[in-house]
Amino acid sequence: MPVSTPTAAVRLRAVPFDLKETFECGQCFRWDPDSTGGYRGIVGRRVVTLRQDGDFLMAEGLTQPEAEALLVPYLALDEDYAAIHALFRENETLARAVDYAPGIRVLRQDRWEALCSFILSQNNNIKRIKGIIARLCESFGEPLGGGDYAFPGPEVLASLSEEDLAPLRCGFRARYVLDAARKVAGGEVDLDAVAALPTEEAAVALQAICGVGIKVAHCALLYGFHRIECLPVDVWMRRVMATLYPNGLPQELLPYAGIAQQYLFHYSRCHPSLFAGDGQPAKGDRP
DNA sequence: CGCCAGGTATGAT
DNA sequence: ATCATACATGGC
Repeated sequence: MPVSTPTAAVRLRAVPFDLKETFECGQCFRWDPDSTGGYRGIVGRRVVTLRQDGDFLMAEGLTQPEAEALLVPYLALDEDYAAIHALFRENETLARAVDYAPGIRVLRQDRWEALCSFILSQNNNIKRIKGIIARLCESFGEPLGGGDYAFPGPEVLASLSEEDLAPLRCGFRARYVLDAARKVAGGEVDLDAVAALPTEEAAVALQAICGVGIKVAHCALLYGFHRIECLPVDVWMRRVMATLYPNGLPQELLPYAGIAQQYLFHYSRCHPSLFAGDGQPAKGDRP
């Protein structure tokens, strides 16, 4: 009998952690619930199904050593969320957001996938972003079997035309994706070099790509480079900041602003009425 | 129908 | 430097 059979239990201790909260809080676009309470997604070239069992995550599709090597960093299981929660709970507002979804963890996603995904996210909604990314992977990603596909690399997309991307129905963002792919594949924007830069210089470097402004740059850095001090400000976070933090986040939270943002973003999206009248004019408001 | 969505590039003050 | 507008697409 082999030490590890395909059905052997592959377990990872994960506390605090919640699959739904982590995969449906708006940070990633390629995880979906299956029919048995688990979540199925793609990590790199691996198709993974995760189930929660108390303090443990059960992983299908990987051996125990593979799960340790791949999922511990990806799921940020090496990060001390108990300490982060303790810090966050000292702030009354943030405490409410943490208590609402304490199982959120900010993932360490692939750099290029995060960059490309958040280019596609601009002026768009999460449901449609997921559809566009699914079509992108099906159309141009490497088949992984079982109807799953890897996220296409920049070198694959770099040789395509806007017409080639038409079936994605990503609208004006097609041009931006191609510019990103060409600059990354060509080395004009070197993601390894970006990873070595101080955070604000890294953001400036990413903004050399057409379609990458400060918000997309911060999302790429937070989710793809795990720069957890990055605070992406979108329409939801603009309302949160205006309503709850008119003077900005407290200093002691700044090193973890990106993680704080994730709890606040999710909380605000699930309680839209709390932020309806924020005083800050929305995009379409008339004076 | 009009408004909105994890914004940004562009051109006018 | 700051500000308004266009931009594709689809859900509501």
